[in-house]
Amino acid sequence: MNLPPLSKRFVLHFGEMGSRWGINRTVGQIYALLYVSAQALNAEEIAESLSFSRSNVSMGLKELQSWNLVKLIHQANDRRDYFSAPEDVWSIFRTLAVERRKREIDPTLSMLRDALLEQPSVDEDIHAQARMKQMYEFIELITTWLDDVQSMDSGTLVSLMQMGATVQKLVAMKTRIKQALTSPGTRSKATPNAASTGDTPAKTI
Amino acid sequence: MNLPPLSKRFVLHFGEMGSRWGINRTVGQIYALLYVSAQALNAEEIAESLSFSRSNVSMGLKELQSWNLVKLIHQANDRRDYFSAPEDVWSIFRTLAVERRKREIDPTLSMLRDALLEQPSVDEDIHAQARMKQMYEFIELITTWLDDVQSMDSGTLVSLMQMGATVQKLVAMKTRIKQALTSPGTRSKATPNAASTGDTPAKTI
DNA sequence: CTGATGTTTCAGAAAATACTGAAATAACAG
DNA sequence: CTGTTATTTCAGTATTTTCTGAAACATCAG
Repeated sequence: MNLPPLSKRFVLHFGEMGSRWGINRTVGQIYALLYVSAQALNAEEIAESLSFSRSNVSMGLKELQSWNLVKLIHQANDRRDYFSAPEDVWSIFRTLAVERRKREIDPTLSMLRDALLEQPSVDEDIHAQARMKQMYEFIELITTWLDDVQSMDSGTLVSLMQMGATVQKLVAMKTRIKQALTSPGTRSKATPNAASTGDTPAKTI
Repeated sequence: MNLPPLSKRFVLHFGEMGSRWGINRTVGQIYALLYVSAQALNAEEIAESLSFSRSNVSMGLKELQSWNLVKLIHQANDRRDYFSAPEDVWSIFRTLAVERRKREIDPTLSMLRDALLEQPSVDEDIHAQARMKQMYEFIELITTWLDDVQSMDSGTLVSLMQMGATVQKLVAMKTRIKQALTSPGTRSKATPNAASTGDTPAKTI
């Protein structure tokens, strides 16, 4: 592996972490290399840089393509395939979110949906089904929210995240204003749930 | 595996999905079983229900304990260990978030931090370091936000999520109000970034 | 202490996954 | 069509991970 020190460290780390992230060493290293590279690379160059066999790189790239994590680029007067990772970390993150959801969440969601349509026969299954319902509703809430958030542009998202827990206060403020407007004469007393918006009652799951 | 149909389906699904989630079949099935069970179970019962060897169950439980995903319970007049999964899906999710972060994010963050302190020697590494900086700042933003959000109670979180993209409008509204208050005479014209809060300038990464 | 019961460790078998080199396939230039 | 270059597939090998049974360890009652 003939990479300069920083690049090398980065690439090796991604290879190591691969197992925790559910990808293999090859795929992790290839992606890391493409991520830090200034230019797009072809399979030969990748194999050379990482000391992997050409075929292993081919499979790794295929895997990355199936995740939509790399762009395939063609240079003029060169019929080799060149690959690169998107510049924008946000777009990488979005892709990752979409793909992971497709593979790791959706199958579970549909399994749960099916199970919830069944009529449980024994007591054990009655309880099990109730537990599945809790899980289903939770995942549904999260994914719906994710869909919502995915539709925002990165700048907006950054601002919202930087606000962090502060949004909460804002929501509470809106509630107070709304109350003040609907019942002008009365002073707002204790607010039971500060985050309740009024139009979307906080149904605690 | 002598489980009633629904429970069985759920348990088998978690076993299958295990590989995608980075856990093994045994651990997945054990957790699923504990999750749907009405009562806490001991290792013997788990091994029996899932047809795993007693030692395999022992290791699986140890793994789940290291993830803080199961509670260890002792019954009166019984010195066997009983295990159960927390009732509340939100608390499960929080635990999962904390633990995954510890294992999957923090090591990368610290590797990046180290790499950013180095002085790159070659051109390639200058570019690589710039890319690492982008990644570092992105991850830092996400994790800081996560910390913030983790501190809210579940009810608040549900409300916020149900609002979804609506929060955005609220933030925009706050901006307009603020502008109106600080410069009373002027009408607000085109707002470049609707989500900008004023007090936390939207620094697009 | 002794025996009964419960839990963990660990070496090796079994299974799954990753990786390679060789062969097949594809795409193109002349 | 033929030769050259790029890419993929695939069967077999190597490596890693999972899983088991046996043994070691722990805890407690009598």
